[in-house]
Amino acid sequence: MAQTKIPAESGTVFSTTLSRLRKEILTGAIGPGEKLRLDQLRITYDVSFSPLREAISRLVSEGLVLQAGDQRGFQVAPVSADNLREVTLLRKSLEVIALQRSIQHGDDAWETGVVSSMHHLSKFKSRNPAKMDNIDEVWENWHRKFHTALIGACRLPVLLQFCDTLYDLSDRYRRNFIQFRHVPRDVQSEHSAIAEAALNRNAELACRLMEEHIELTATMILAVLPTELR
Amino acid sequence: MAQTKIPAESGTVFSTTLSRLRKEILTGAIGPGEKLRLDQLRITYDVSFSPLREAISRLVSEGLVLQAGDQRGFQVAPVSADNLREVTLLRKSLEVIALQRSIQHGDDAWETGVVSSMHHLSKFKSRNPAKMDNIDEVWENWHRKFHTALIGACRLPVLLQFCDTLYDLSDRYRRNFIQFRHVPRDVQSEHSAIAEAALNRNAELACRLMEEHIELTATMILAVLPTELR
DNA sequence: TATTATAATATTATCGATAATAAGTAGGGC
DNA sequence: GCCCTACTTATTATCGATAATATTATAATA
Repeated sequence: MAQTKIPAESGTVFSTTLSRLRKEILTGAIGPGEKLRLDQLRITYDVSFSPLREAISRLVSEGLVLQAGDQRGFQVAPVSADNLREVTLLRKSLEVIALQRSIQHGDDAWETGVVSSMHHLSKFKSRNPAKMDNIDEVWENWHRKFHTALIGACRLPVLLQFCDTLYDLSDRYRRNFIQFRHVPRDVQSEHSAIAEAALNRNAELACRLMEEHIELTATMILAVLPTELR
Repeated sequence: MAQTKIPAESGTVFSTTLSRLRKEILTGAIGPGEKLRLDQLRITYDVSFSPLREAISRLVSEGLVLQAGDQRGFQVAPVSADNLREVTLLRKSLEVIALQRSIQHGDDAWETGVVSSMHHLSKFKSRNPAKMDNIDEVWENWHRKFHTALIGACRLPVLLQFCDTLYDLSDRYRRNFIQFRHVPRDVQSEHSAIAEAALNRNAELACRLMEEHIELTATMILAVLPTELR
């Protein structure tokens, strides 16, 4: 009884391949513009063409991969200042809509989610003061969870999908280029300020802070983007 | 032209299957909520699993198809008033951004595209006065081209992709439910008003008219949506 | 009859192989 | 030496078959 089928975290070959590919692209393990050699990927991932192509197909509609042309395979989307500016503009526009509605509709579960992810983010910081380099998978996970939690109560699933996609697109820039940053920054206080405003149901303030937060990250990345990409 | 989605209309089995499937879903030939039986589709389309699944996978990220769950196949996304309201909200928000920038950056080619598609739309009307039922593929094509042309000069390819997706999502409602409309409406003048404002570089007016245009369509559909979907 | 267990069927997800196409290379004419 | 063409290799797109899983039908038990 109650043999409640646990959705098997393993999942299908397709979904694990999708996650793996996405992660490798976001982290830069497969670099911008790089060609995706199907046969090689098929071997290294130990999967067959079908789920591999299906995964790539998803990444194409996410914008992380481009179709080079008929019969010409795929390549990781190149990076450029223009692209980063666009993604930033869209993230600001859309996350603000989502945040505003989320603050409006958020219930207890929403508050809990915000507080919880916020807590984990700060705990991580104090625990690993030396590792406050953003390049850290645990922090990355909580950072994403935090942003997701904030807008999660907006009741607009399509919008959430868009925000998720845009997060990925901008995340790649941060993960690949933030290591070269020179200006120090207290991301932690930015986050807690946003969370506080949201929990106080101060939509206007929360949205403004969120826009600034997104914009600031982009500005810092743009400042260190290799010149040939501008 | 901002040809964001279809790689090559002739091209691969995959792309033709994708177009075909999308069209059948948009027109309602495969109805909302309907299960996609892979084996049956494979036979009727005379293709094998690989390109079929790849096509379906794209439609999943577009939001027209849902993954029912691991090993449980796919189904056409159901329709609902909430979903239509969301899609409408997002279309208004995003197309306005795109239109504003398009008006700002539009060059000669852009003007030509707007005038041309506008012309085709009106020509169609006068040619087939009896057929001014929106359910007509030729008109549908020009209608889409018109909307695409208007925002095509915004220089924000990701945004254009989103708009394209949202157009599809709302298009399905129009194609499936507009036949039951009761209030007559002069869509033609709405279109020409938008085009005129855009070509006059009156961004504010054009955007306002565009919002009203999108909203009006949604309102009319909502008015005739079967009650069980509200 | 209702309920569970078991078998039969249907459907999906994945694989390995083949066909189609592009990219690369060497040879021949100018 | 350079360009064009035929040929070889590399890579992709597609297929048909198989394995994994879900769904339905049937039987057995209480």
